[in-house]
Amino acid sequence: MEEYYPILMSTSLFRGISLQGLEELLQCFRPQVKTFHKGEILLLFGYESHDIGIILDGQADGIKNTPDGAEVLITHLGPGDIFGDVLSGSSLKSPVTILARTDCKAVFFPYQKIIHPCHSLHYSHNQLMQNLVATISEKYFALNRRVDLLILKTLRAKLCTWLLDEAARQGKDTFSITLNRAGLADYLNCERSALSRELNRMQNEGLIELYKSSFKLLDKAALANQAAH
Amino acid sequence: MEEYYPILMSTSLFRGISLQGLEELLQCFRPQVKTFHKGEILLLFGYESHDIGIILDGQADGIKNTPDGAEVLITHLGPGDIFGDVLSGSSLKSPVTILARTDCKAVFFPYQKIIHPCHSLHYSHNQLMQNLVATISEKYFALNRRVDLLILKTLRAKLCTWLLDEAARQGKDTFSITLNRAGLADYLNCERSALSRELNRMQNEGLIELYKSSFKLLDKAALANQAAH
DNA sequence: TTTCGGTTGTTGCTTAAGCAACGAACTAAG
DNA sequence: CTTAGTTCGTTGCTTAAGCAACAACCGAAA
Repeated sequence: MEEYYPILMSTSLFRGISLQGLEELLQCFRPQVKTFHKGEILLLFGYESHDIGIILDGQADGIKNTPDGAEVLITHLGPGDIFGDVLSGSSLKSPVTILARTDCKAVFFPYQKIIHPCHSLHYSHNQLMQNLVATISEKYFALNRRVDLLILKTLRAKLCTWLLDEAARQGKDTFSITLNRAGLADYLNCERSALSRELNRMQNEGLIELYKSSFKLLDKAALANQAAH
Repeated sequence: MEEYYPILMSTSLFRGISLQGLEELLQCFRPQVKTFHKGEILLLFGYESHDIGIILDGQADGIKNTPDGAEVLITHLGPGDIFGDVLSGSSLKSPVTILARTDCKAVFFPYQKIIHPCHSLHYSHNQLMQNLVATISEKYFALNRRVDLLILKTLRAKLCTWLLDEAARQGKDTFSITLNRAGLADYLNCERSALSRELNRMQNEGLIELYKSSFKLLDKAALANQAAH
C-alpha cells in the first residue's frame, strides 16, 4: 500500500494532510484495494454506492448508455482520480458505469466511516471531511461552467467564452490543452468540423493564433465582446 | 426565531433532525438572521462566502451578468431554499449574485462551525454534515441531468428525454409542471416558439397529449426511441 | 365591463451549424 | 520503407431551429 501514498496525497481528497495523518486515516478506515482486469466493472450504472473510489493504477472510463443502446464516453480516469464521491453522499443511483479500460487497481473508502467522526477526533479526519465537501463542490462548479458554455447560442460565443475562461484558469494568454479537437468538440457539444471551421475563421479575423493544441489570444476585448452573442 | 423552525426543518439540510436536535444546533452555531430590503444583495458575484444561507421569508433571485452587461436569471429562491452551500465548501468566488426580489429575511450558518464537529459531538451535528454533503450532491445531479438534456442535438430528442425523465420523477405518465413555456424553453435552452412548434408536432403525431401545463405520455416506446436521436 | 399585462400559439424568413465525405499530415509498428 | 491507424482540416449540401412579429387567450385590476 505504501507505494500508493504519493498518489493518495496528491488527490484533492487528501490535500493538506500529512503523511502521519494519512496513515492514521488508513488505520481507521481500512479501505479495500481491489484489482480489476480490463473490461471489468468498478461501478455499475443504476446502483447505489457508498464507497469513494480512487484509481491507483491503470485507466478506467466513465460511460453511459443512450436509450438506443450506444455507449457514450463521459470521463476518463487515471491514477489519483476520484469516483463515486458525489454518488456516495446522495441516495441516488449511479448515472454512469465505470469500466476498466486496462487492468487497474483502485482503493475504496467507506463513505460512512468518512462522514462519521470517530472518537479519536483526528485533526486530519476533519481536514478530510472538508476536502470531501470541497471536492464535490468543485465538481459542481466544473459542471456549472460547462452549462454556462452549453447554453450559449452560437459556436463563436462558446469558443470565445471558453478561450477566455481557459486563459484565466491557466493564468496566461498563450496556453495549450490536453484535449484534442474531437474532445474539445465533445465538451463544447459541437461538430469537430464546425469547430475547425470556426477556429480558422477566428484566426483569419486576427482574434487568436493557433498551433496544434496551443492557443494564443490576440484580442481579448473582441473575444469578450463576441462571447456575449 | 421559533416561528421559522418549521421552515428550517423542511429543508434538505435539516432533514431527519428532531426539534431538540435543531435547538442544540442553533445553540451551537448561533446563526445570524438578517433582513434585506427589496433590491439589496444577499450574496455578491465574484466574492467568496463561508456562510450557508437559508431564505426564511420573502423572495430572492439568483442572477448573473453576461459579458455585455445584461442580467440573466438563474434561480428563484423562496422560503426554505438554500444558497451558498456549494460555494462555502469550495474556495472559489461566487458565480452568481443573490438579490432580494421582495423584502426578505435569511439566516446564515457559518460553514466552519458546521464542518467542524464540536466537543459535545451531537448526533444531530453529524446528521447535518451528512445532509450538507447530500444537499450538494443532489444539486450536482440536478445539474448533471440538465447537461444530459443540453447535449442532445435536436429539440425533439430533448423533449422526449425530458418528458420521460419528468414522468419517471413524478411516477406517473400524466403530470403537470410548475414551469411555464418560457421557463421550460430556458431550461431546455431553446426558443419558446420552437418549443411550441415541436410540442404541437408531437401531439399531432400521437406521442403526447397537451393541456396547458399538463402532459400525458401516449407512446413511451416511441418517445424513448426518439430520445436517442 | 373594459383594459391591460402576461402567457401562449403561429408562421414566414434566414442562417448557423450538422452531416458526410475526402485528403493531408503525423505516428507507430512491421 | 511500407502500411495502417489517428488526428486534423476542408468543403458542399441540407436542415433544424433561431428570430421577429402578430394574434388569441386569460385573469386581475380598475
